[in-house]
Amino acid sequence: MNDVIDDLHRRGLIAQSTDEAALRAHLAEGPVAYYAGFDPTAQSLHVGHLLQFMVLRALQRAGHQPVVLVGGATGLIGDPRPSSERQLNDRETVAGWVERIREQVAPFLDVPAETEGLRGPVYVNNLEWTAPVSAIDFLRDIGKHFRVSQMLAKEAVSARLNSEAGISYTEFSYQILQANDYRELHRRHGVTLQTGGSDQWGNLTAGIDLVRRTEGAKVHALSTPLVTKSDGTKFGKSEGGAVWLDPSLTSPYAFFQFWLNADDGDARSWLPLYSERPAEEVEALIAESIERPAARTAQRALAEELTALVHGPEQLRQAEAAGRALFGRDDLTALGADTLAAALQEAGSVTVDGETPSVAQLLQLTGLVGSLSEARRTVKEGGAYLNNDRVTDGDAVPGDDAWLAGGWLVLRRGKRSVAGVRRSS
RNA sequence: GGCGGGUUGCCCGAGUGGCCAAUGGGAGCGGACUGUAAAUCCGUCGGCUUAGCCUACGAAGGUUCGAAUCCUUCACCCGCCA
Repeated sequence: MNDVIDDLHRRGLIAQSTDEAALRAHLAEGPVAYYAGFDPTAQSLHVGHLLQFMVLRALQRAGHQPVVLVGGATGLIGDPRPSSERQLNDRETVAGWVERIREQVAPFLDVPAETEGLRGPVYVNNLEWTAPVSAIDFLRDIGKHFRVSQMLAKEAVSARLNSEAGISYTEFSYQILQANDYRELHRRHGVTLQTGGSDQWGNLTAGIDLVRRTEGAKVHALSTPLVTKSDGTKFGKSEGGAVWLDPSLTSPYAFFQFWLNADDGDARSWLPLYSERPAEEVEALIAESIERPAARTAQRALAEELTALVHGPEQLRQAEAAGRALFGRDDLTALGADTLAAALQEAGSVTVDGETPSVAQLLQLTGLVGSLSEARRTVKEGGAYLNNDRVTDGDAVPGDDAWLAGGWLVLRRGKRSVAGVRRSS
């Protein structure tokens, strides 16, 4: 049987690990309960979280027991970001996000009833055991086990202490909450492994220390590397900002395009991380990508595999078809109404009735630009296209002959932002 | 608690009474070149009913014909001292 740790290494999913030989032996002994936490700091998870699921899935496939924690409590505090203090979100908001994120996690780990040998996830919310703790209990029963010197030494804290932003006592305490989660899950579910991003290493080890000190048990942690881009910018952003997993925030089409547009080098380095194909296949795809970069096999493989994983095979099919239709740059009048409708609905569209707005207004309505000023600017820069023809006058109104099959206009900004306008009636 | 420094557009950072919607860099966006890459070059980069107007330089007041720039109070951050 293949060793999970070997596989994780091969894929480059391990940045840091506690005593690896011990962890390997532990995993070999039998099913291990392991967990990863997701804090509700937004209404949806985003592509940055995807890597955590790749690790959780790998361990699950090896027969271990996943425990997924949604941080209803820690989300109310916020872990220290390197740059600045977080704005606290109110309780109802966070509670709502907990629900949404909990649902979002399901497709990654839930196992169909007929699947043999795999364990479905246990879902927990740390608010359950954190909320009832009084300040006195917290300080006496939990706080006593933490040394301030060690807490200060954590990178997340020291970076902030040395920054202009400083750090509040609230965020300083975050590591204690997360450490306590590990202890609770160890007690409640026998969890002995926590996984997380490399930026969480300090929090992971805080938990290990607490469990050892109070439970006398040796537990483990694994961290994933930071996913980087060759141009040095942050991974996971696209034109519109973060790439969300929620289809109402980032359409499956946009999600697919995000991966398809990756830099060659990036796509090759990301493929092993995200692909669950056998090692040989991944290598073959990378070789192909080096040989014929224009074919973008690595980008395509990432886009296909991840869109299917996050949004399902049907959404993948539609996202692909939409891309083909819209980027064909062929005569759009040749497209049938069905193809056009499907493609534009994927890309995003608006419906207008009554008097047709000007091109500039349509650009704004579709969200292709943020304001009318920006629309005018875009036209001036030569970056606005109606049905693949460059627009020269933003105030012009599309004539009757502009409408394509099924009552559609295809609006494009720059090379790859496309949206549809549909005429009602 | 005392003293000093700071808070400028997405970010960094100039600007110390009118020439400031605010120098410069980065990010973003558009164009050219390509492969719906990268690099490079060029342009653009608050909003609007766009030769004009409105809103903006931590918040609120004030001085002035006129304030990002001066004064007062408040909030927050940083440093030194206690």
